[in-house]
Amino acid sequence: MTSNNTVSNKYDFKTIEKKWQQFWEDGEVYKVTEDAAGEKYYVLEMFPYPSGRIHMGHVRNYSIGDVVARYKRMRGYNVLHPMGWDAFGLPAENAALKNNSHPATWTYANIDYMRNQLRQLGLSYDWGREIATCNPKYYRWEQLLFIEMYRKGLVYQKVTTVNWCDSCQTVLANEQVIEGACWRCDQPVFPRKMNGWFFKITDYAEELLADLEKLTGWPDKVVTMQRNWIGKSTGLTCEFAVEGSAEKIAIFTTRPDTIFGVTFMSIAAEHPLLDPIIAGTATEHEVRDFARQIVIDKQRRSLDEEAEKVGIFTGRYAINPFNSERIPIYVANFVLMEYGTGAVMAVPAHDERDFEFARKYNLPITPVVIPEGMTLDPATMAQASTIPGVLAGSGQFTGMDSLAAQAAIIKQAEEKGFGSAHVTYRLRDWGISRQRYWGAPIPMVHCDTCGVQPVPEAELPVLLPEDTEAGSGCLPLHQRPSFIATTCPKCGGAAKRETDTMDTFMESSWYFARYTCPRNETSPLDKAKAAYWLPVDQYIGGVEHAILHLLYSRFFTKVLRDLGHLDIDEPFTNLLTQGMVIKDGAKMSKSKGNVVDPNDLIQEYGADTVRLFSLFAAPPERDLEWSAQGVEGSSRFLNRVYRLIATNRELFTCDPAMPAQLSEPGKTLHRKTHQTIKRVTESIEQNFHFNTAISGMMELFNVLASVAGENADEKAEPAVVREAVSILLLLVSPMVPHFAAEMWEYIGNSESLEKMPWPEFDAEAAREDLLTIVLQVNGKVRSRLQVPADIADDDLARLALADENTVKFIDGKPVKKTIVVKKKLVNIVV
RNA sequence: GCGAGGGUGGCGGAACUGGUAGACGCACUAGACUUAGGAUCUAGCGGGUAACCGUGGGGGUUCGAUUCCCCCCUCUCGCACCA
Repeated sequence: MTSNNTVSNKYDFKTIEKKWQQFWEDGEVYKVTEDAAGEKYYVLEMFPYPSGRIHMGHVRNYSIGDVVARYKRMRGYNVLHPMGWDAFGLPAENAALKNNSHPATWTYANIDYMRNQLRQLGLSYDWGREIATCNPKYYRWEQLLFIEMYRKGLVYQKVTTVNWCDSCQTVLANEQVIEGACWRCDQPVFPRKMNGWFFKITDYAEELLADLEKLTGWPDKVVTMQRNWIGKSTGLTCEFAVEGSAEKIAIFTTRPDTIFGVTFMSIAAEHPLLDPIIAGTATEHEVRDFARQIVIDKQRRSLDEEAEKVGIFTGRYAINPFNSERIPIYVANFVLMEYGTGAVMAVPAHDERDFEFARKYNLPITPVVIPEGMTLDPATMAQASTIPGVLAGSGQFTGMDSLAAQAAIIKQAEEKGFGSAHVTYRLRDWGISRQRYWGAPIPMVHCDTCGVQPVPEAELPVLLPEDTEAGSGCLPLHQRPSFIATTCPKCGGAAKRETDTMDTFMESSWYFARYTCPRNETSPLDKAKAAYWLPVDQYIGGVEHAILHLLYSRFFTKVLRDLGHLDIDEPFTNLLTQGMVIKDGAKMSKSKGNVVDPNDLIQEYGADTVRLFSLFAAPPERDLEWSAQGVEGSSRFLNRVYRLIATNRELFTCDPAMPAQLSEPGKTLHRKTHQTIKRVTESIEQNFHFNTAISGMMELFNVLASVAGENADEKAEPAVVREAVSILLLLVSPMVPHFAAEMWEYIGNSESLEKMPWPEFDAEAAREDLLTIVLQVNGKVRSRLQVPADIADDDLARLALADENTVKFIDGKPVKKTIVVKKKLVNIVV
């Protein structure tokens, strides 16, 4: 390629960016295949929902990912870097209603617009692998996976109390409820009974928990959040007989050591044994009404407010199997039916909630675990005691250490047959049913004679109806008779299609795997290709997905493995959770009116400047405060580099061979160049701290300008300048790819920049031969000394003691000690 | 309440295993060039006249602490009656 540039002193980013985007696209420069040379590296950014236009959060996310991709390519890796669209979801329906169009129309138009925006950012994606999850060619495989999971017993239907968002008219997963409000529209969420489809994610609870250990490349914070979310508890389940009834009520406790301190039992208002045990008691109706009221109150209450503890005596007693003690059974509003067994043995002396309840209803408090050196008086205790101690009043276990007693008590329960060791998880099964239009239809059929049947694989995909019945593009499927009517795949009789669609978290739970073989027509995954590329080496996205998306993706990976589609246990080896982009200290939002539109910035400064600033202003994991003036600074930097190169073109036609002897400025620049390679490489390798990498490059440029620019006093040799500029361009190229490519060509390189390897660091060149040593007296900096780098400690100490300033501060006092730190300082203690 | 992560100039942020606190950038000040300059270049830029004081506050370890230990304050995020 010959340089056809005319010299211009103006950095014309518009022309430059367009030119290189075209060049990359025409040459399919970022297309990858499995057979290329080099070790594979899969870098992935969380794909966007096609909401209309990209925002600064996307710009930041994708800029970070692109630097990683470009850097790894220069390092010789065969890099997979794909992009796609998380394209199903409610906003499309809302928009379609508003514009009287169709969700598909709206979605695809958004995708086209946003794809163009991403192209303008110069992101190095293999666009040939683009996925839109609303495309039947994608969701047909998801439907197949659903059926495979169904056959494996990982899918079931049940009636449950679900989280219902009235404004979105849909069911939400627990994870989609944020402080009692819908994660999407922020409206209050209410419980409602509904039949729905569930994935048995709890079957994988133990593995999901255990494998967190393997995720050493994940932020601790995310691992901890997942661990807490799964919420494993070990303890005892134990059955309590009900006096005067054949029923037995099972409880779960993590504190079996306190079982002799049980003074009552609390059960959930929805407990299935409530009705049977109260039948025939004098207070039956009263209790039933009370329980009903608890359920109603719970529904009315938004999920984030905690109600005052209330309860009512059922009129029945349970028998503690350990000491045969008779304890009253209460219905209490704070007992959750969804967790454990829905019944709790109450030990007010050692549990805060039970204590509060016991005080309120005047129930006895019996301390049985006495912490060392303490006495617990039920009459005066102000709160429950939850620390370990020695057992008291606990029959044969009295005197035992409370931790040891836990095992001993479980053992006895097992021997006597009324209880056993038990593990409970906080994690619930994943409800995936959504009563919407714009989602992947669940591929099942309901037949009156054959029951529920999966759609035969040959008939997949179950397509979303595209017709607009009654003039609406987004009637939920259950309101579309022509969709519902079908025949039973088993008996051929009239049957009804399932009308629920799948939670959109389904699509995002396996898209990363589909990118390895996005056009595969015969199965969800091409095993060989998936095996080559997976797992994702570096995943990058917002921390808001720390639980939902990342947990579901881990679950799906294990399911795909067990279905034989994959051979890995975990999808993402390394995870980077980038911080938010904020403005004036707050998250950008329309309501606050502090939104910065990437389009405007790209128009005004160009993509490279925008990328550069978003990488420079903060390390990736921290929040980034957007600053219009800061953007100016980044723009200025690129302009300076441009001008230096444009006005010194003759330097780049020189002989690149280094002279044997360099002038002082030449040496300085040469040294700084190699020090910068080291620094930038380390900043990227260690923790992706591009902010410090960029400041390093700015320092290099400052030195460069001082020995090569128009204002340079003493000039460095052309070959040194040439080297410095070349290396600077290589180092910045992952951040500002158009700019670097243009300058690279401009200084006369015939091979395009994308093909160049990352520069090698020359330790010899980087070595300082003079060091500045700090001289301290009593730990305070008093002077500095220029010494040869290879000076001996003795000589250095001698020089330090002779230094004019140190002598002044030693002030004739006796020197007690002299500490010499190699290459750094000398501290004289007097 | 529980868990995690932060508090460094006017601002964003640097500082490797304890060793020059404030790199780099922004803002600001002065000067140069200029009809002009929100362009560009040069210089300065934590506080204090100074000795000195300075990394949220208070103790401690050390020749030496933003860094390690203890106590406290504060901010952000996550979970929140999970038995």
